[in-house]
Amino acid sequence: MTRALTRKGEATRARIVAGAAAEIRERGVDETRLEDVMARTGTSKGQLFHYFPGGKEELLLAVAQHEADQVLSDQEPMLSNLTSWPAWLAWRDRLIERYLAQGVTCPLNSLLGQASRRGPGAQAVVTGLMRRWQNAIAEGIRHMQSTGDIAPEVDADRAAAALLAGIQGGVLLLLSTGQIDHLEAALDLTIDSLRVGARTA
Amino acid sequence: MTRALTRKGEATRARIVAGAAAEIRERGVDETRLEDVMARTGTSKGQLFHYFPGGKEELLLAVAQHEADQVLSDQEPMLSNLTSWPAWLAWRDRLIERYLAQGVTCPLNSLLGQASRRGPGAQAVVTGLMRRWQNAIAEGIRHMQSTGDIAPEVDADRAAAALLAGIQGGVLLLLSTGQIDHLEAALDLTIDSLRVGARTA
DNA sequence: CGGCTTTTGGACTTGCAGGTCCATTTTTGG
DNA sequence: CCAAAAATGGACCTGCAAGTCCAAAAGCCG
Repeated sequence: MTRALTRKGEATRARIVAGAAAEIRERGVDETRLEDVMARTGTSKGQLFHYFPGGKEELLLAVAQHEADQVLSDQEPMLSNLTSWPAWLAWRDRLIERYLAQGVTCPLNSLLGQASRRGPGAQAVVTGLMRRWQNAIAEGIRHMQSTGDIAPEVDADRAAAALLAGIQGGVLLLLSTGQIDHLEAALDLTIDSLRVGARTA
Repeated sequence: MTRALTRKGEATRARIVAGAAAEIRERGVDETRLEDVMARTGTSKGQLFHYFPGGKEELLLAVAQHEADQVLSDQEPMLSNLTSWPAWLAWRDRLIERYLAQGVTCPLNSLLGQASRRGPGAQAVVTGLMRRWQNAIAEGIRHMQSTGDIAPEVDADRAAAALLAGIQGGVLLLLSTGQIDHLEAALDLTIDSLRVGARTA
């Protein structure tokens, strides 16, 4: 049931997902028609519904998954190596740089606010992304605690939750107002507050 | 050109905006049809286009404006009176309570991520909302600095930007994952960090 | 090679939601 | 009370985009 794709089929499917993702990044979800995807990827309607029998919804879900993975891997290897203050700054810089570069073109901007409405599948994708993201941050905090660079009283998960919220809000404000100030302020001030009272070891 | 609405007309127009706002809150923007608004508000298609010649887009803009104002007035009188730590906590509690109550039902969730795509009008509405919001917070910080409750070295605007980002991100995460933890953590930790090094006066 | 499955192309159907139009009723102002 | 303006109701039009269908081409495997 699941195995019925030849190598060529696999390639075509991937091309559709990538093309749809690009199209959505450029024009937004609700401005993207199946026809646009077909044109960009050089495919036909028959192919779209062959690889995504559930139609647009199923395609959108695949794109969301694809983009969610991208968001995290774009932060590597920094995100998984928050083991010193310079490493934290490097991660911070990467985030700023990346979002500044892509500007309004956020892969899942339209997904975030409407995840709950787009059905349980989309919700799961977003929730999973956020969970992995927050876990990586918390892991970094715990490592810094083990080296005495962050006070042991800090609740790593709670601090990670706050930092993640700051990032998401910063990006949201970048998307809506075009200013990156909020993202910078949130990152810098939150990270700074982690340094306070360090060096206890 | 602008004056051509009788009292009755004014009332009908307001009813349409309020009804559309409610419908959008419940079902989301792209799931809301003009017909739904008509049914809910007991109006006809003729009326809709009479009061909003620009069609759906113009109506949406009016709704956005309406909801943006609502967001701020819902935080009053706390937001304009951040003059003591208990006042800050009261404001914090109001935010939590409010967003917890409305859950997934955020009036402009779908607007935020797509403001730039919905045209300059929507962008202006969102930008204006955020600017007013951030200003009110910064005002509160400055007042606390004047009473010596917050250290004078703190950059009020920058801190307000970070706090606002935390709030927006917290709400976003509430909407996408259903958990209010992020909003709580962002509010509490950011406000706490403002208290550090206070009492200098 | 030869039958099978997968892949592909694209014409066609369909439903629907936004928008147009005009006839009718109500309100306004003198 | 009457004309003009505003408010209302609802039938109708139209375009579009998702989804269906099938027939033809290309690949796979004995």
